[in-house]
Amino acid sequence: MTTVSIKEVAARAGVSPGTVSNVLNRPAKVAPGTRERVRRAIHELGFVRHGSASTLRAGHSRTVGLSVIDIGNPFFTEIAAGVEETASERGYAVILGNSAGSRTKEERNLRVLAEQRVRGVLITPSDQDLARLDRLRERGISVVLVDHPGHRPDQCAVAVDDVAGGRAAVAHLLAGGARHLAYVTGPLTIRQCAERRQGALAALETAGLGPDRLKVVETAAMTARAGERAAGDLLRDGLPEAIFCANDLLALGVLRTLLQAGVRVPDDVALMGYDDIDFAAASAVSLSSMRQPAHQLGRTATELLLDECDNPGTHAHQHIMFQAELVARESTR
Amino acid sequence: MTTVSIKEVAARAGVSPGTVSNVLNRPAKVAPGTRERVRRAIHELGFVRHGSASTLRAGHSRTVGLSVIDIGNPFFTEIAAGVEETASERGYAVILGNSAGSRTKEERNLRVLAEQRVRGVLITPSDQDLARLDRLRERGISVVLVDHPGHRPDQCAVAVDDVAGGRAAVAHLLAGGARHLAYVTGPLTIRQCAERRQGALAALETAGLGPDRLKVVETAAMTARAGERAAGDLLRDGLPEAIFCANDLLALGVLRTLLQAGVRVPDDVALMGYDDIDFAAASAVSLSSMRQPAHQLGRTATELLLDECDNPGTHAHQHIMFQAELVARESTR
DNA sequence: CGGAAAAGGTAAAACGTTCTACTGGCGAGG
DNA sequence: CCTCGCCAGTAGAACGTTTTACCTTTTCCG
Repeated sequence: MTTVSIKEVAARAGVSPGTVSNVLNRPAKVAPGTRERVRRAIHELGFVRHGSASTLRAGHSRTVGLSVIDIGNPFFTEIAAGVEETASERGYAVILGNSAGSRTKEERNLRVLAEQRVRGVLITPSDQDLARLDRLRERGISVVLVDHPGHRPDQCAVAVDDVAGGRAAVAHLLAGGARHLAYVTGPLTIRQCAERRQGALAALETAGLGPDRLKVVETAAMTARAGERAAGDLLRDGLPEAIFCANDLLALGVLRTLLQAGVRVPDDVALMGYDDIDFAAASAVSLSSMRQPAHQLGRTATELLLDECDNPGTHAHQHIMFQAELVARESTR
Repeated sequence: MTTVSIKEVAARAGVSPGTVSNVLNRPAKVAPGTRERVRRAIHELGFVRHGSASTLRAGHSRTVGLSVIDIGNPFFTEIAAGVEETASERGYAVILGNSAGSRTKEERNLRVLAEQRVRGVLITPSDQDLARLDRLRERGISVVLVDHPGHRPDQCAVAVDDVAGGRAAVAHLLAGGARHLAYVTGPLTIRQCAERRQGALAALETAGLGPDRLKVVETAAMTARAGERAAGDLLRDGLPEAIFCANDLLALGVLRTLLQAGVRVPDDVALMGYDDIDFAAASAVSLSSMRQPAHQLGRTATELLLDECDNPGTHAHQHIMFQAELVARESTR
């Protein structure tokens, strides 16, 4: 329980605390002999730098915040893994916040992050109101939007083109011969859901078909359970020839319910998901999906954030847009 | 970028900084009128307490560390969700570390946690060498083991009975009529893998069968891909009547490979997984599994940790052991 | 009514770093 | 030989809180 401070290291090495600090932060500034002596003292005493003291004095920490909508969704988990990996390589710690789609939880998380004086925040915003992010930036906390297109030139953003993704998915279903489709989606207030729908409609239009060909089934959550309920509705009201789901969890729920009802996939109904989580390939009927580069999303976002923190002068804000990739499997064969 | 401190709040409310601190930390100690005045000043100025300064002076932070073996595995993700939820409710931040099974990464993570002076650490240890955890505890950082049985009376631990789980799983397969079994597992140096095997052997013995009835196939990782390879080996060397997998990811990989090879599950081979992740029920043939209370594991561990931190005097260390629950689905019907 | 204790508050010293300004010493250029 | 500038290192203030010791009123109670 005895905590050893920089002073004791200094005493042991026969130097001043300032020199120890220099060894820690700017080793080049101190003569090789002294440097080694200090390093040895650090090692012998088991000294570990007090991060809070450092943060307090230096004015910035070596932590970043990560706020995701749903840590239970493998898509976000993979983003988180990419973030953790990149941050860890650079000696940064990651503080995790799960907003669970709730605005109040997101606000509480951001507050905690502000208290911790994180260097920056990576956030997949739970809604379109980004004003409170400005409050963070006023405090000198950099913000990078993840899975959200940049809407302003003064901040970085990393996203995947959801309109193009939706278009590609529905074009694929149309190419399979379907003419009446359903779109099973989470709340259309969620940008991703709305834009994928927009892309879907665009694909219909390109094929000379009207928007009435796409029946939209909106669910409260983007989970397998919600997908099951949506499929129940479709079974009751009449099945389309193809179903496009806004993510794989919904699609897996839909698939399970259809199969239990004796519907054959893809013979009776073709089915597509979105995200291409690992489990899409392993499901009852392997699921066609739109692959998003989740890990790379997390990695790129973190690199942008740390670049912004480390080179505040030269950093150029960027909006990076990845493209989703169609992965055709049994469910649309 | 102007950061407002407790002093400015004090000036605005016409009190001393000490009183503001009291409002923040022991509101009962200050008269209602003053309290309200201070609260208003805090709100008007948008004051946010500087966590590092607080930590430095108070000697302890409001953060806990979480180190998991594989954040990509839904079992651990669900633990993490339970931890995050509980910590967040109590105003604690969670610093996430992913050891990815690598000892050096785990060590690096623990070092970062020590620097951050986290209040405590929740860890699913990546191996049996727990000595470095003692080094944390010497520094006054409480440690709670997650998914690991407590081996010492001076620390808390939360786990699920893996021997009993392995026994139940194999007993179920034996009840289905199988007499020659395989156990597809990750490295047997991993405690969970070894204990489930031990339970499996116990079930065989109870049934009057020898250990030669259980062919052990050891893989390098506990992923779906490793499961695919293991299934390939089994196909080459001759299939057993039932396969027990050390986790669901392995089982999903095995399942995919078997089905592709034209093997019928459960008719030709019965299959069981472990963990009962959400996707087990949605797979090609819905997967029988042993359900572990992952969310509750995370929640309970966090509660124990925070209790230990908040009541160092009265806290009694506990070893809590949950039981896994058999969930029978199509793959063992 | 006197004295003790409680209530409400303040001033100032920490906590462990980093950073700024400064000090010697030494080699090089004029 | 003097001075300039650099190198290696030092002393001490500062960062924003919490906490301790202390002070002044007010309240309580015999």
